Amino acid sequence: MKNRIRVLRAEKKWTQEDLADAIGVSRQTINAIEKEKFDPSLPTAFRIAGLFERTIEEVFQFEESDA
Amino acid sequence: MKNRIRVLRAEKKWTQEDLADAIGVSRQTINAIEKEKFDPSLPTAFRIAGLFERTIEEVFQFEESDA
DNA sequence: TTTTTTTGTAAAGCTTACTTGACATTTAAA
DNA sequence: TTTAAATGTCAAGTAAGCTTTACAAAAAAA
Repeated sequence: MKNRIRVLRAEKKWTQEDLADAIGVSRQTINAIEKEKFDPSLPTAFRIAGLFERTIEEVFQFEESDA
Repeated sequence: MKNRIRVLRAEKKWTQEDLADAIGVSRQTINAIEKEKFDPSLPTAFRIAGLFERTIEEVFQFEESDA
């Protein structure tokens, strides 16, 4: 699973912590998702997409090689 | 999190097991997701939506009351 | 109605999403 | 260049997604 969080976050000039606080997860979680260490849960994905006013598909790109 | 899996599955006349096999999860997992006992992971949500040729937003409806 | 298929559900176990806390490294600001 | 802010990462713990096995209940087919 790829994602465009880092780019979208930069556009808004938000820190990882800003984003984390806005959606109610830890800063480490945002860092891990951005660095693609693991995939977010579906609710977390919805919250991230919602905050950026994008669809999930615009933020996350599924690849068949995903777990 | 609400979802329209049961309806979409009925349209295709697939059993829970058909769907489970098609996306590579257990029948119990499909049953639990349909009955909203838990949310699917993001990869599982992508696979379900993809199989029905719908966006994630068309299949799953996020509600702020979600965990 | 009897049989078969489908769905519902539970327990125990494994994996992964996510947490807090801590500390090192990189980047930006003073 | 010194300081502060932002990012990267690790360890240990909790919670949730998902598995297999098993069996009961409901629905559909014979």
